[in-house]
Amino acid sequence: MPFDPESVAPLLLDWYGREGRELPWRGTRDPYRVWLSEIMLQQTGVATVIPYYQRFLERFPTVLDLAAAELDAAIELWAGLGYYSRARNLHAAARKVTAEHGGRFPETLEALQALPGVGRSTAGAIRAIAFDRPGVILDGNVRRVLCRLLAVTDDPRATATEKELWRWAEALTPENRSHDYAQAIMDLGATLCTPRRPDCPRCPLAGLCRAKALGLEDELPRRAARKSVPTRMQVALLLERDGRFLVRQRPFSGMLGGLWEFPASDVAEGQLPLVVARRLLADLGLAGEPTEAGRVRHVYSHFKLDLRLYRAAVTDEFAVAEGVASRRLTAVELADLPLHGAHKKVLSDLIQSQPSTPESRSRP
DNA sequence: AATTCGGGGTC
DNA sequence: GACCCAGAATT
Repeated sequence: MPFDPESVAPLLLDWYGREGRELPWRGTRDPYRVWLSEIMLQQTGVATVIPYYQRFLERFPTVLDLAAAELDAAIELWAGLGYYSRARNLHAAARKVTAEHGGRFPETLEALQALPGVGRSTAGAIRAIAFDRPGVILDGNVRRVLCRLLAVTDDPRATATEKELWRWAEALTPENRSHDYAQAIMDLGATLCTPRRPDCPRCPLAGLCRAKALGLEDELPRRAARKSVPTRMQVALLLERDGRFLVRQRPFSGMLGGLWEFPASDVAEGQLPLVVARRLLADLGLAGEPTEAGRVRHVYSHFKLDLRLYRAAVTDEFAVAEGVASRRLTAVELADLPLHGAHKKVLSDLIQSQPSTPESRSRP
C-alpha cells in the first residue's frame, strides 16, 4: 500500500472547507433535493443542470408533488437534458417512495439502490450527502482522482480495474463527515484533478499522488480508444395545413422516450430518402409529393443522425396510428412542446421561414 | 462484457 | 473532430 488510506480524508476535508464550491443543491440535506440533483448530474455537467434543477423544484417542490404528477409533466421539464430514461425512472422512483416508504426516502443502501435510476454510486452519494452516513461513490470524478492518486495505468472502465477502484474508494471513505467527504472528492475531480491539465500545485493530495510522483498526471486515466460512431439517415415530414404542423409523441420506452417529433422514419442503407418520405406520407393516409426542405445533423452518444427534411402541403385528414398521441400546432406553439434536439433544430428554421417557403433551407 | 441511452462544454 | 461529464439499465 503506497500510503495510509486514512490520511486522505482529512486532507480532502480541510481543502473542501476552504475551496469547496457553492452549488444550488448544497446547503440542503433534503433527500428529495439530493436525489434529484444526483440523477440530473449523471453524465451531465453542473452548468447544464442548474437551470433544470431550479425549474424542476419550482414545479415539484416535494417528492409527493412529483409522484402525483403525470409522467408527461416530468418529461416536459426534462426536455433538452438528455438521457430521458432518467426522467422516466425519476417519476417511477417518486411513486415508489410515496407508495412503499410513505413519502420518506429510505436510508439504507439496499433500499436506495432499489429505486429506479439509482445505482451503486448514486445510492452511496445520497446516503452520504442526505443522511451523513458513509456512502461510497465511484463516478467520473472519483475514478479519475483514484487513477492518478494510485497510478492505475489500466483502462479504468475494464471490469477488473473497476473492481479495484471500488475497493480503493471504500478504503478511502471515512466513517465520519460523510456529507462533506462525498462532495469533497467530487469537487477535487471537478475543479483541480481535471481531465486535462490537472492543477497539482493547488491539490491537497499532491504529496500522496503516485501519478505525480511518476510524472504521469497528464496521462492518467488511460482510457481505451472509443469506437467510431456510425451515421444513420432519417427523413422527417413537415406536414402543413392551415399553418399547423403534424407532430407525434414517441413511445415512452426507448430512445428519446415521451418526446415529440415531426413524423419521421429511418432510411436504410442504399435507400433513397425521397422514397422513404413518400412511403411515410402514404402511411399517414395522405396524398401529395414531398419536396426537399433542408437537412439537419445531430450527434448522439452512439450514432450520428443525418436528418433529411421534406415538406408537403396537405389538405386531407391525418391518419395517425392507434395509440399514438398527435397534435397539429403552429411553429410558435411547437416552441413550447418538448421536442427532442434534432427536431428542435428544425423548428428554428421553421420559425425563420414563416410563412412556409418551398425552397431549401439547408444549413451550412 | 458490451451496448444503449443526449446534449452541451471544451480544447 | 474527440473527449468528458455527480452512470444506470439492458442484453
